[in-house]
Amino acid sequence: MPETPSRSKATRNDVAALAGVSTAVVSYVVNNGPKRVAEETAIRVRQAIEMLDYRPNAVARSLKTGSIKTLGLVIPDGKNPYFMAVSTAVEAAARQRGYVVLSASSNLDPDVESAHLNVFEARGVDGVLLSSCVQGAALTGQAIPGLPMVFLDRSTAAGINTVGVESRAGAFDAVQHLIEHGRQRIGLIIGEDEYVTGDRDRISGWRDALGAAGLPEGPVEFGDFSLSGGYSAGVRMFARSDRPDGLFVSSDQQSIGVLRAAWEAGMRIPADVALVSFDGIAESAFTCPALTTVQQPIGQLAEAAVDLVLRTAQQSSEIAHLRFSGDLAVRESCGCVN
Amino acid sequence: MPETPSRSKATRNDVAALAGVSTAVVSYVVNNGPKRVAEETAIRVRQAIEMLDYRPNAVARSLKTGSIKTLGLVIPDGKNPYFMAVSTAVEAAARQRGYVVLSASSNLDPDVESAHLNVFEARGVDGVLLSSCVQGAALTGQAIPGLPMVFLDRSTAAGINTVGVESRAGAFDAVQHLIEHGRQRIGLIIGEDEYVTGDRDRISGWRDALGAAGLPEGPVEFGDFSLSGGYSAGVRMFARSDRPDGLFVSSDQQSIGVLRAAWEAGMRIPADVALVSFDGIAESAFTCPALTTVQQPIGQLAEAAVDLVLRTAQQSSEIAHLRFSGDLAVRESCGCVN
DNA sequence: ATGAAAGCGCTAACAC
DNA sequence: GTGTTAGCGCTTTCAT
Repeated sequence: MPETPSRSKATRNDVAALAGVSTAVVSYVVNNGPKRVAEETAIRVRQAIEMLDYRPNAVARSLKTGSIKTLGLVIPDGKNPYFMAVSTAVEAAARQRGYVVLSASSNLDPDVESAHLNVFEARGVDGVLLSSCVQGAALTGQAIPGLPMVFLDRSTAAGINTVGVESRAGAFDAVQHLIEHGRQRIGLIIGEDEYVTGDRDRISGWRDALGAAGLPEGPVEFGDFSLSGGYSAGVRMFARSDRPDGLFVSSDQQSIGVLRAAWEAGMRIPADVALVSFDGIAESAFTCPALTTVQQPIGQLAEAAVDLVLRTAQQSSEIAHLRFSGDLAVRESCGCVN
Repeated sequence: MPETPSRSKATRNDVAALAGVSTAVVSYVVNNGPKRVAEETAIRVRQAIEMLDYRPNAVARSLKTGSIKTLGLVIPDGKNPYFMAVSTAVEAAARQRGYVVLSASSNLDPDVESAHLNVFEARGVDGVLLSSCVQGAALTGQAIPGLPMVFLDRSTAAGINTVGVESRAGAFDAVQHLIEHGRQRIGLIIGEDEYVTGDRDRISGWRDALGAAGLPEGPVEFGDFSLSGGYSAGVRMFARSDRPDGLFVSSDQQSIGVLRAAWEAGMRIPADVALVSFDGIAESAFTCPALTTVQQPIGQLAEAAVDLVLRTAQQSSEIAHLRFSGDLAVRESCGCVN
């Protein structure tokens, strides 16, 4: 009959004592090395571990080894399904490599973002994945010396690791698809900051596709990357006198809001205005109509990002800019299906 | 002109040396105690900290103090906006109290769930919040001796801390609202048993409201708590010969799928069938029609849960079962607005 | 094959 | 007011 496990946590000392060996030996069997242990002894140790319900303390271990097998992740908006998907994918990739992830949302506040980064650093994370809410020069300012870091979903920037999608190409394809449907006045709904600052790839894609087809630029409305941001931009867009017959929206989350705005305005999608968006979140397949959208390869992005931080953590020399391309998932909002 | 900060991380020893004081004093100024330090000395120390860009190592600290100011959270489905909202709220509540949260999704796999729990335990988290994917007796099995833990969104269970919503009351109100709209055949779309215990209560609420009004139980279809789960349940529901004229759906995420199924079936909501659901996720206000739903007080839940684990971590005696009530957010899917 | 012991970076008595 | 020092739980070199 097993003893009642002691109330307080057993330490490696207790195990050593019970098994009648030194603490070093316990270490060897727990870690399967670096020294070999006689099978007999190992068995005694394992029994002691079992009896005491001993669980190694990873924190203490990390103090010695320097790695706590933890990655930090900060996303700009914990309520956007796209970033949830990123989180999930990053967690999975990390888990597969024996890491766990500490994650946090900055809610679009740069100060919160850097506070998170500092907390992670203090916790001794092995590296950080950052989908920042700041841009351009400020971005580099978020870096913490000595902390391996990769930026998610940002344009190439000097001196820092980045992984992201080929936004320009994706946007180009999306708009081209609209053009193939014969749409002539193709508008744009996009995040304000994206327009104003750095990452203008989605805009270039839209503009270039139009240019390539000899079409003029349609109306543009801004709204943040949220349901309500898309909704209000949509309301404004559909109230315009130069209402478009095609629309490229910079994210699915916004598109859901746009769909709602269209519904309220009595605008039929895709009959009156065909719509294509970006991201490929799960909900894009369940809207009415379902969204034709540029599907981001989130799994690939996450794996690449995790591999990259981990590599950086080992030999911090390399700086990489990884880009993956998204495919257009053709559904109903573009007019392909009725 | 400031020195170039050293490449390798500065430790408390370096600071002490630079400031010409002992490590204890550095500790005192960093932690603002427990001893007082002469203002002059403190200034020297702070300058040294600044110069060396010294950042205290929270891990080493926790080895001494026993607390690493970290909470663990495991949710069953990282892709459900409801759980994302829970995550976000828990993070916020924890942050406010000086804690960060390590979070993970079990993706409905009990083994993954307990693996996460073990990893958290080994990381020395101060407590865990668990929205489990297992039920009943198995639930208690997930507990780790000595690890403060509170279950989220679970029915009262013996011996364990829980915080959740008044599901039965919420469901009752929802169904009653449908009845007030004159609906007579009120169906139910709900999760398969294994997912959420809240189910039981949601079912009772539906049944009781019907009973109270002297109405018979309408058709029931099962689907998991996802977009596609709701979608397929909806497809089946609308294909039935005893199609309902009112529908209570156990979560907003499912409702979005149901809306899609209705749309495909040419069923008008609320004209043909009025719908009320549960959760109050952000997207429920942007569907077409917008969802009338029982709004969960997620912020309250999160705060209560965090407070409860923290309290448990201090004196592990108390066992509490906290329940909060949700309010019906009346929108369009019930027929109140046209 | 095993053990002794020196820390990892930090805290907090306990001296002075 | 400040310094010394003994660990927290673990890993690992260097003996034996």
